Amino acid sequence: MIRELPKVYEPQKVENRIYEMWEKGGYFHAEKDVSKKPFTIVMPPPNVTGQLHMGHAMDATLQDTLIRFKRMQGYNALWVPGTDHAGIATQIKVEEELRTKEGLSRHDLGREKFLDRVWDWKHKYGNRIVEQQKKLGASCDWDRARFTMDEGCSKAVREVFVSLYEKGLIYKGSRIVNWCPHCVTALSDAEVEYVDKPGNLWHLKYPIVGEEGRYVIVATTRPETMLGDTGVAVNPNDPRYQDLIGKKCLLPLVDREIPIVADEYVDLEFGTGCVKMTPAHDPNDFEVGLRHNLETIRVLDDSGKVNELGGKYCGMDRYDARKAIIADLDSLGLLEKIEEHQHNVGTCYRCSNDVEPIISAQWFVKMKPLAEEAIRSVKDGETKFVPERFTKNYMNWMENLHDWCISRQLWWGHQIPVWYCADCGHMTCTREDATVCEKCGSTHIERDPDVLDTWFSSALWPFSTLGWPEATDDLDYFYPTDVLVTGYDIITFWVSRMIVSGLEHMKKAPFHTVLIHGLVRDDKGRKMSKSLGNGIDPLEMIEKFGCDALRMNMVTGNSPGNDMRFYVERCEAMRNFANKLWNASRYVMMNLEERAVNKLPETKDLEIADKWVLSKLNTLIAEVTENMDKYELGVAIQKIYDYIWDTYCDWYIELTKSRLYADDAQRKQTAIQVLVYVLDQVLRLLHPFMPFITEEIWQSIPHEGDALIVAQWPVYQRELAFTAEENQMESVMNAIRAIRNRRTEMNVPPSKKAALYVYASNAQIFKEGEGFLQRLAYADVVSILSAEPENLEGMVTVTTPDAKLYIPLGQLVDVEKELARIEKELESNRKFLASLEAKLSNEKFVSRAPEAVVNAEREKAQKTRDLIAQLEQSEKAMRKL
RNA sequence: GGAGGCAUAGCUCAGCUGGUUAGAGCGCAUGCUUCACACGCAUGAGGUCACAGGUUCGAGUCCUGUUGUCUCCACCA
Repeated sequence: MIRELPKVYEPQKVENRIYEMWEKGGYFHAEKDVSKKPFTIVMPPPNVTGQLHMGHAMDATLQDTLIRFKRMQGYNALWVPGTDHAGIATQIKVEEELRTKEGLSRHDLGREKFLDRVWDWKHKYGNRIVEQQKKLGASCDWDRARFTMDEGCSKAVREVFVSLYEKGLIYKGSRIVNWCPHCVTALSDAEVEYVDKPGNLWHLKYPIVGEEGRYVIVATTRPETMLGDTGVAVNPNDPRYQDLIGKKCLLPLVDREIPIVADEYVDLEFGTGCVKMTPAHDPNDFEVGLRHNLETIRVLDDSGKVNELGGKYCGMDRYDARKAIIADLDSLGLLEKIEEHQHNVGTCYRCSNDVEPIISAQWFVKMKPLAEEAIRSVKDGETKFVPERFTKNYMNWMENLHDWCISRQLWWGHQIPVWYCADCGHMTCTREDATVCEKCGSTHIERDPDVLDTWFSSALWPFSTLGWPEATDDLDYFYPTDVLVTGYDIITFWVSRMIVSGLEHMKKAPFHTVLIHGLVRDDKGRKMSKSLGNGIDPLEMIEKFGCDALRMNMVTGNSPGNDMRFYVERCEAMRNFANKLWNASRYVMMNLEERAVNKLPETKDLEIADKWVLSKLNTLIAEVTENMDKYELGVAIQKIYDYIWDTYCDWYIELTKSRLYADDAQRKQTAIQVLVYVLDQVLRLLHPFMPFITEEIWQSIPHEGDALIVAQWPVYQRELAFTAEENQMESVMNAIRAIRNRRTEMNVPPSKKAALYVYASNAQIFKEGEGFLQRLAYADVVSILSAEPENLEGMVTVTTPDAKLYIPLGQLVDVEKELARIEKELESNRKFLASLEAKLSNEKFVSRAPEAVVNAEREKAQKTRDLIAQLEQSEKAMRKL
């Protein structure tokens, strides 16, 4: 049982072995078990193409900590892992490889062969992120690992699509969509990121038909779209342009006559008050176009080049076309002026290229009816956001939803289950692949080539992973899940859509709590990103400082929802903490007898220090459990950290030394049993945060059960609350601290021992604490006095509220300095007392404040009075010298 | 344009539903080869809790406003 332990903890030698032990032990696996309450978390599936980054480390740490906590509390804890096929990201990656290695495009291969390549790629690299998550100590049920394109998930997607189609909630329509010319696909609103960019406002002159020399001047930020203009709009209330309404102007370069219409949409204040209308390339223009029956002429193709409707500009890239058009208009004298103009440009969240609004036939989900229930559910508290402020975020999004564009012009993804009939034009949408048109029976049908938005399948994750649409036992038992942990950046993408889907298809919200965390930033507060090259690799940190240290870094000193900066120094600090714990354990183990047991001694054998440490442990257990229940992990771990380092290591271990190195076998046995017991308990409390080192140590101390990972979470025990002893111990500790302070002030090294005389109203406490004073206050002899000493010649006095301590230090004592110090202490205490007395003499305070508060203040005042009295006596005695 | 966060020690941040003489880590200063640990021990310095009002017996904590800063959403061509 007792192992030789190295002086320094070496996580690299421990972590893999421990993780294997857990996996082999099957501790991560959960099965339906009606005798236990389930606690379920579904992991936000990382991209299969992904490389582990700090965001994952944050995500995984929080989830694993919660799961381990609940597992120890006796819940049937299930953490469902998996990966996301990540449509665009993955396809781009494979295309890139194809291009660089073989010089081929996906079109050279064709759809089927290309998809084979992506699957190959997935099989080759898809497990990498899983292996990396294991390095984080993630206690997921790997047996249940899912993939958003596996058979079950595909079935779920199909079912959802078809059923929503049947309900009329999915439709196909020609709408303005966000189009990424680089990725060559449509995007949803959520996938567009707006970036403030400097640009220009070009003022263009369109000649009025039939009125030689008269123009309308329109202002635009995207002049190239003028090729598709089919009208000019002014505000109906604009006095400047009343006579123009109904007239026509001639679109330059294209020579098309287009109408001038009046529409409220036009802002009188902005630009010239005349707006060119390009219904095919602007969502607002599209709306206006509908109202006024304007033609829709699309002039850009899918890759952002001007198409054949753009006349001589055909084939030019949108930005080249812009230059050419401006130059041509200028030479025609139709460029009025160019203004600088800052504006928000939509960019693709994947490739960051400018998004082009383009009219296009796409598939949409009608969100309004679905959102209603999702709003109600959160309003009613069926799902709560932690911290609560993110509810507003969610609501804001939900209440302003446009229909969700779900089709993507990609190959990698769930292909839309709709077949078009070449004969009758009917759309067949079915759960089984169609072979004939369901309307006319024709076999001339062709499947829609597009795939679904990746988030369409992620939205089903909480139930698709549990077997839906089959009515499985798992689904029945584990759904709804409990907590969803994720960053605030994907509330709209993912969380909101899961809530919508859960309510629609399962009739129950998918989880009761959404725990939101912030972003991990670099030490300067910048986002970690590939382009900046400021990312820190979690695996490197694990290699250097150990997984436990990294995990601690993620949870300490930050509160839910707030961004955190990543400091390598904090990893170092946490590694030091691990080492501290390691060495405390070494101390305990070195002192273990062969017959050592992990059992609390009988209460009668407990000494003051034992009761003190146990009582404080008891409080710790209650508080930490409460903090954990409220998801205040940062607060919880701080308390555990402080208890271990301060209470257990710096004090309790020191307090046991006089017993461990003495001869009394009984007392020694008691001390060692308490040491082991408390260590065992704190290892349990710490385990969810630092799973590896705690398991490693726990395995080496006397224990019952197979593994700490499944050990019982500590509970508060009323019979271990020793309030009186706690206070008594604190008095002695105060004396020790005061003495150390005095000695340091006087530059007396610890090696210079001196006698110590103690005079205290409650001498018994100090009698019991004699050994502590001797060892920790560097005394060679401790004498408890029954009366104050007469002569203070050569004495240093140390005063605490309940004791006066005298140290004979001979010539080292400078009476003047002593007096000055006492004066200073007196002054600050008198001030403090005055403030307390002012408070206590305040009628309103005494009558209105809760009794406990008033009593606490009274107690404080009494203690301060005592201290002042003591100091005054010392002062008097000193003055005699 | 709308919404929200943050502003506390030199740095990075905790501080739950108002009651501590305001805390931690790192950094800093001084001392220590104390038989678990120098990835350590001991002691200490350092804060008018952004500013101005208000509510309250009592405000770092609640309310209002101001300033600075960051973020999200919407988007005017």
